[in-house]
Amino acid sequence: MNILAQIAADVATGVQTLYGQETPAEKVALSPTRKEFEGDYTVVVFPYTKAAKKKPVDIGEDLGKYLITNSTNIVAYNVINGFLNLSIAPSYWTNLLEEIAVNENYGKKPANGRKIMVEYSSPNTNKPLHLGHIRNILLGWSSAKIYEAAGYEVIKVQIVNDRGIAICRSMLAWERFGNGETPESSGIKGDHFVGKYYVKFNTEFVKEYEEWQHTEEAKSVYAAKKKENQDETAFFKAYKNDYFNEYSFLGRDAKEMLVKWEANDPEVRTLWKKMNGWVLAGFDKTYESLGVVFDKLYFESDTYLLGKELIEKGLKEEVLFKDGKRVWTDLSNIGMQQKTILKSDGTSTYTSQDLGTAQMRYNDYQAERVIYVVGDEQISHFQGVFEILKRLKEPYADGLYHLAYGMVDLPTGRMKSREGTVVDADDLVAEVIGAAKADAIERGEIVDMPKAEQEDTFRKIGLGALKYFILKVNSKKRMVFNPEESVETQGNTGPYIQYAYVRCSGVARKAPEINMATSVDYTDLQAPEKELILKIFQYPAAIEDAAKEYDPSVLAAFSYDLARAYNKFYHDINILKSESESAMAFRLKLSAVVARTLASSMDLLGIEMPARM
RNA sequence: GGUCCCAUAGCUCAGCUGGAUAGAGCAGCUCACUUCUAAUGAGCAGGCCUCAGGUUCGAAUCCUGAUGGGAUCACCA
Repeated sequence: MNILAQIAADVATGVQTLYGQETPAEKVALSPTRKEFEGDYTVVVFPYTKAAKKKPVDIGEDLGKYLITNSTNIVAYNVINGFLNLSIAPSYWTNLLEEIAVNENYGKKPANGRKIMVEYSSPNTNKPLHLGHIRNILLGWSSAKIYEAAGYEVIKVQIVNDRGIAICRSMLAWERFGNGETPESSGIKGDHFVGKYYVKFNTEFVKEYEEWQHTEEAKSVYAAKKKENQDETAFFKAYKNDYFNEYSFLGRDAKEMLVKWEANDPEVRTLWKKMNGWVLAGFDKTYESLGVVFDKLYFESDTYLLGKELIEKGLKEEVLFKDGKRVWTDLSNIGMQQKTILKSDGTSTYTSQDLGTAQMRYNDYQAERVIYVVGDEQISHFQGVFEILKRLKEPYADGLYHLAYGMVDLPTGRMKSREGTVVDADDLVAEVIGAAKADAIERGEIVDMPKAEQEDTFRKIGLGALKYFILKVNSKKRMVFNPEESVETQGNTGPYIQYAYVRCSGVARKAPEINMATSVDYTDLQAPEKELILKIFQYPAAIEDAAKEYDPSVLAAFSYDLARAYNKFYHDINILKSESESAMAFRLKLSAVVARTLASSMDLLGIEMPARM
């Protein structure tokens, strides 16, 4: 039992013996004492006024006295209004540090034999990854790390959306305008290369559309279908999709290609494989630069027809209904309307795919929980899918969770591909590393390092800045990504935390070796030292919280607070000039534990620590 | 129209199951480097926690309603 649970339990029995009021220990209001008061933890005594029939101050006195004699580590108390401030024996904190020092896995839970699957990234194979994907990827990776730290076996998967009309557009454009160009021949990274043809298709399509607007056919369509008071420009702007489906030659050809793809046409399939191969190779490089990996890739081209069994079962159990070939269900109980699962031509939908994929993955891994890291614009979709699986009484249905994160906006507003404001993932990574490099060179602190090591340090700092900037924001909130602030290294930033770590390393380099297992006789605990131990003490709870809330930002905040406490300590107390040998040994040990804890908590965010910077 | 999310300092964000005078960072103004790396530390200034009710000894936090912003409710993925 840790000290907090101990105090809570003692307060509970104290209230029971003093006033005869039954109080569960979990209900005891216990919080860290505010800085301006004397003490470590504070008990709020207002809740006991009724049973005690006394003033809060008197209750505080009663309980304070009771705890001094009946609770092990409490050495002093004071009462202010309804607040009982308790001081814990310094030896408790120094002993705690000794314990933590010899625990390499401090904060992490032992393996519990349970399995969680995290699905993240899930890109389309028609264009490169962008800033939105980066938030997704960082959240997915961090969640996976957090669950591992919480004792779970985590399977990281990605579902690659590699089929459909979008990829056919790129294919068509490449076939028609590519002249056999390849990523190799052009020197363009595969995903960007294919993206280029996706854009090419679009510009050609727009050209075609504009020409068509001057034809007699277009005029008669406008006359027949325009809404009241709708001028030509507005009409044709709104009509674009219909044009693609009904009149466009390029649209017709792209759709034809999709039909051929579905019919397994060898030529189309070969081209498709070639271009997807280029894209996937490009994605791999991006993932590598971000330091993330996957255990298993699912491809939509393999899964899009799944779900038939579940649908059969649903029809039999009258969870799903049939109209001709169309299969649907009613979701009004969760605030939605009818959901189509198979279209009236009998073909699959996103919903049927997701039903089938859920089942397939359960068959593959039997994970008790699956976390889908997907943007919050798909909240309703997943509510629908999960609801249907619940109605089908699938054993895994209750373990499905949609980690819905908010959009990433720029200071100028939303990213819009049409306006070219989408921030490319590879560009961004290169930029943050470049900025870190410029900073570091100007500071000149690591110029003596071997070149390769320097580059590695720039990379760690740049990515540290970027990742922390994104992960420090609560995942479910929409966030503003300011490119200038994302490369900042001062204040509440990744590099600030890395710098605290670098200070720890610097001290360790210049000090005599210490043995973490040798206990130190030090009792004159200074305020900044106690502050640090208190902070370190909160690490396990931070991990638990982050796991429970599906929220890495908890660990970002923890890391920052710990770094801040260390910087304060470092500033106030010169470790290498300590007043005694034992004081120095204690501080070196404290410093080493801080370093380890910072590295550990940042690792859960996917951020690496440089040794120097 | 239905459902859901968000609203805290000029800006970007924290505020755990309700608890003391609402916190950080950035930007602004001061101060501290012959010191274990100043990518640091200390200070000043900056708030009707969107609004109105309610519950409570006590509300930024819980409930209801309003306002503003966003998402979604497809035989798209």
